[in-house]
Amino acid sequence: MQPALRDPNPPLTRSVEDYLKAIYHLSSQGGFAATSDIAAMLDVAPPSVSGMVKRLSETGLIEHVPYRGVQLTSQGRRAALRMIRRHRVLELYLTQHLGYDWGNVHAEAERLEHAVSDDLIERMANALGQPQYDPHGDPIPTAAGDIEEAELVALGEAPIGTKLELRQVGTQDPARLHYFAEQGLTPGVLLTVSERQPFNGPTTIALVPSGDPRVVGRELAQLLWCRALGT
Amino acid sequence: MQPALRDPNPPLTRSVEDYLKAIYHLSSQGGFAATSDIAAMLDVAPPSVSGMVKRLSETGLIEHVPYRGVQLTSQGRRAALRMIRRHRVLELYLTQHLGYDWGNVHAEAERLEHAVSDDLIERMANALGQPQYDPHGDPIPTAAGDIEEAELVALGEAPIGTKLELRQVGTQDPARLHYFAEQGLTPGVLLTVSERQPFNGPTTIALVPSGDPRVVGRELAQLLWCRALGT
DNA sequence: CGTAGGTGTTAGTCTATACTAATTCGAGGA
DNA sequence: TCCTCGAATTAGTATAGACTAACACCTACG
Repeated sequence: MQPALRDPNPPLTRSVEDYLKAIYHLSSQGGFAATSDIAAMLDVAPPSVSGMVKRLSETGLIEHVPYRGVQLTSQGRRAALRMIRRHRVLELYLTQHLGYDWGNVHAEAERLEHAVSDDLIERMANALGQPQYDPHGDPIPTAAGDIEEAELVALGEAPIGTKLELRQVGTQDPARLHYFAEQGLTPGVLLTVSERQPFNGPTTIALVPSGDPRVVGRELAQLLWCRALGT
Repeated sequence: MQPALRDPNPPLTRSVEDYLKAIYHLSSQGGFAATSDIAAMLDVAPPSVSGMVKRLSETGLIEHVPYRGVQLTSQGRRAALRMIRRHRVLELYLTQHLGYDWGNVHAEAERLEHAVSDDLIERMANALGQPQYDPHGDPIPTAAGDIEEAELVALGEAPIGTKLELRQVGTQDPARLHYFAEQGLTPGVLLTVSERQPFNGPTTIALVPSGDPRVVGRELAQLLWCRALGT
């Protein structure tokens, strides 16, 4: 009997998948994800990140420029988008079919995304009618790995008077999500900015077509991402 | 800052949960589960079992008698039944709500049972109407940890002429499960034994009320567990 | 009643992932 | 231009869980 050979293409472990997702999110804007930011996002110590970064670049999932940061390779990006599809399909399924509210799905999906099969995800996606967005309005990558890149503007920066569609709610914090839901601020809602206080004050908006007003503080207004629909 | 204390009551890891389930199944008949049987069931080497057995008895989940085997403590039994509830609720949910067939649910449930929350399992159980049996007819433990102990007889041993209800199908092998399903032999079906060949030959049965006959080979007849319903 | 063969356990090693402590790098202010 | 300080990396260690090889225990058979 030969000594057992190592599987040359092992399934990704839980941790690896988490690192790839974190790097995807951190490098989606600027080019490189910093070690310390990855550490903060995953709640591990920076040396743990250095160690994992070494392993991931050896397997070709990321590109590492020492003291600068890391970027996903196309293979790493594909793996990250697969996890993001799983996460978002799970979140939507749990809210639509099992009565979860959008403030509580995140933790559950976070654990399940590592355990489900691709088959199960596709069955859930079919049961949901191949949805494009998760409960927070984030786009769901396709099974092929394509993701919509939307042109969105934060409510706190949006021009006054323009008609807007609320598209994404950029937080997973249950308390904030409950608050937004109470205020009727969920993806798909139409609104216009009627007034904005200077010096980082709150933004006042009106829902469309009802005209109901809402006042949204500066910090929260930065979490609500909108698509401009013209005047 | 104090040196970080170890969590005195850590969540069970994937492996620990698998060991407890295996020990539960192996010791449900006789008193002790043997090291080598546990190793075979989990597909690990015997010394791995010895190592885990030491850890599990230190944490009070099992009782170990060296060279004899192991038994669950009441705490270990509770943990095992919790996993079995998860597994069986998941299997039923996947078949009822996501179109899985009973031959393919096992592997999926095996992975998910370690990742789901108690909350999710209870939501699934509610969506299913607090079911008592999984797709194979195995009883689902309650959330409180009680499990039905049924008086069942294998079809190969059942008396001739008595009315029987097929209650459990004792295999997870997809090929056999497909075959049983084709033959209409699923939990809940009523039947009687019309004839049995001597010397370990096949059993001939008639479905009730249709009277359709089936011939079931010796080995398969040992997998079909029935409840006697009187004459 | 003693031993052979199998089952169980111990000893020692490996990998993945984490940690702390110590060290090195590099960019921005004096 | 040089130095300093925060960020990143290396060094060394720990833990869970697996493995192989070697040793110990039991029992059933001759």
